Amino acid sequence: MSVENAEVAAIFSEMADLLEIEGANPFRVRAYRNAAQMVRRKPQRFADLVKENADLEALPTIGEDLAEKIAEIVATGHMSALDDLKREVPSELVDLAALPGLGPKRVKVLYDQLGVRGLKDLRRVVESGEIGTLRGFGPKLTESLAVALRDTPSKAEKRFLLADVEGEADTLADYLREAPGVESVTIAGSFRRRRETVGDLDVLVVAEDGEAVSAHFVAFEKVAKTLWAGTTKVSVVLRSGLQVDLRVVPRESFGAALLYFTGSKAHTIALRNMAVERKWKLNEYGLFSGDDRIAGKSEDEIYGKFGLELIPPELREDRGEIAAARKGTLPNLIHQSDIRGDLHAHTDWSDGTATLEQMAEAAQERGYAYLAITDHSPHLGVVHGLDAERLTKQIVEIDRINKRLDGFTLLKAVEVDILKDGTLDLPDDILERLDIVVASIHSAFDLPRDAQTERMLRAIDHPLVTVIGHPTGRRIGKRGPYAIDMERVIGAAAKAGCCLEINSQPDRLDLDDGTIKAAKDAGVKLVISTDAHGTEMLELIRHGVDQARRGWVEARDVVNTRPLADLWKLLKR
DNA sequence: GCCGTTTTCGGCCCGACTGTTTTCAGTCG
Repeated sequence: MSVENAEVAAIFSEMADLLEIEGANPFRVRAYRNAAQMVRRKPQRFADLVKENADLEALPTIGEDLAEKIAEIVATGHMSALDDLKREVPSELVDLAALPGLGPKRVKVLYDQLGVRGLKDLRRVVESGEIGTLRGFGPKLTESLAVALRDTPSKAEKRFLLADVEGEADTLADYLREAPGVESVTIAGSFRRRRETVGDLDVLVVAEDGEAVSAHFVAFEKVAKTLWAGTTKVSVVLRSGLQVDLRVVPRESFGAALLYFTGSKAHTIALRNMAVERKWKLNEYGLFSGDDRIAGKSEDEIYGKFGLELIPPELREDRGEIAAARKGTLPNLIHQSDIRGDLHAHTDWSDGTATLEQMAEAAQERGYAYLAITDHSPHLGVVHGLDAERLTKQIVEIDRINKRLDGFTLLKAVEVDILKDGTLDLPDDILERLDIVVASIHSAFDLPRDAQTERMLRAIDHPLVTVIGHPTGRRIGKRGPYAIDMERVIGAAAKAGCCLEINSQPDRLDLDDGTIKAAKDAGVKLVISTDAHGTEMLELIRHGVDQARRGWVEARDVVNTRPLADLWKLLKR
C-alpha cells in the first residue's frame, strides 16, 4: 500500500465536508480543511514520513488526533472516522452543497426533512414544489435551484490558465477605467499572485460612486450573466465562462482592500490573527484599533504596522513568508530583466517554425546574450528529431552563424529523449561536442513510480546531461505529472550538479511552485527556459519567471541569469 | 481539532449580499 499525499488530503477534505453538513463544530471542520491543505502541498510523502517515524505533531495544523489519523490512512488507505460518518451522512450530499444557494445547513434541512440524498431527489422536490414548504426556502431560491439543475453538467470549479485570461483581464480593466469617477483599476486575487491557473478575476476599483461603476460594469459587452449586484460589490460571468468579482472601495481603504482581495485566504487569515493578538481588527477597509483606522492606504503601511516587510504577492500563501518578513529574510525575488538567455528552444530543424538565424535574431532583440538550440533527438518520430549525422551538420551551421554574430552566441545543444530504461537517445560521442544537453521524458509516462524514478535518476547521473527538461511531464488541465519521487530527483540533481528546468510554457509550468522551492532549498541549480518552438514564444519566459518567484527563487539561484563566461563554469559538472 | 506574549481551556477572520424574514440566517468569497 502506497498512499499519496493527495489521497490523505482528499480524505480530510471529505471529512470536513461531511462534518459541516452534519452540523459539527465549525472549527473542527476548519481543522480538517487546514490539515488537508497542508498535506496536499507538502513535498515529502506522508507515507515516507510515517515510515521514518517523523514527528508529525511538529507540523502546523497537525495535533495528536490528526497525526494518528494520518498514520491510519497511510497504513490502511482508509480513515475509520470517515467510514463511520459516511454511514450517517450520504457523501452525495457534498455535491448538493456545491450548488449555488445551497450550503451545508440547507442541505442538512433537505436531507432531514425531505430525505433528499442526491441530485435526483433534489430535482424531484424542486419540480413538485415540495421544497417550498420548508422554512427558509422561498420562491427565489427554488427558482435558482431549478435553473442550476437544468444548467449543470457540473461546471464545478473550472479553472483557467493564467496566460489564457490575461487578454480578457486587460480588456476589462481598460473598459472599467472609462467608468465615471474611477481613479484606479487593479486585478487582485490569484491573478496578482501569479498562480498558474485562476478560478475567477477579483477586480478592485477605487471610486467614490460605486453605483455608477457597478452600472458600467454590468453593461460590459462580454458579460453573459450578472450573479449579484450591490453598490460596492458586483459579480458577473463573462461569455468565456470566467467569473469576475468586482469591489469598489474608497481611496483611503485601497491598501487594505488590495491586501484582502489579493489573498491568499490563508495569508490574510494569518494577518487577521496577528491583528487579533494585538487587539486590532483587520478588514478590507483598514487596520483598526477600536474605531481608529491606524493603516489602510497602502499594503506597505499595513505590513509595517505588524513589523513586517512588504511581502510580494507571489509569496502570499502562508508558507512561511510572514515569519521571513518579520526576520527580514524575505528572498530578493528574480525579475524578468535578470534573464540573460534562453536554454531551451527549437528550430525548423525539428518541430520548430523558425530558422536558426531567425531564432538568434529574435533572442538578440530581446537583449539576450545567448540562446541554446535544443532540437529533438530521433526517438520521437513525429518531430523530425535529429540523429547524430544531422546534429553534426547543425553544429557546423551554428559555428558558421556565430562567426557573424556580435555580442551574442548560439549555444550548441539538444533536447535528448530519456529512453524507457534511462539511457539517452543519442551516443555520448556526439553529446560531448555540445555546450548543453537537455534531457527530457517524452514517452512511457505510465511506468510505475519506482521505475520512473530510476529512469530519471539514471539520466541525472549521466555526466553529459546538464539540464532535465520539464521534469514532471505534466500538462495543466490535460494530464498530471507522471508518478515519480521528486524528493529523490531533487536530491540526486543537487548531488550531481545537474540543473532542473522551470519550463515556461503556460500549460506546463513544470516544475510547480512548491517543487521549485524544495529544489532551491536543496541547493539545486535552476534554469528558466521557454521551450520555444518559434520566435514569438521567447516571450513566454515571463511565465517561467512568475512561477520561479512563487517558488521563492532569487536571480542567483538561476543559471541563465549569468553572463556567458560564468554560465560555462556553472554548467560544468 | 488545533493552539499558546490570552499557555492546557477557551478561544478560533470578517463583511456583503440575498432571500425570507419582522430582526436574521445562510451563503459566499
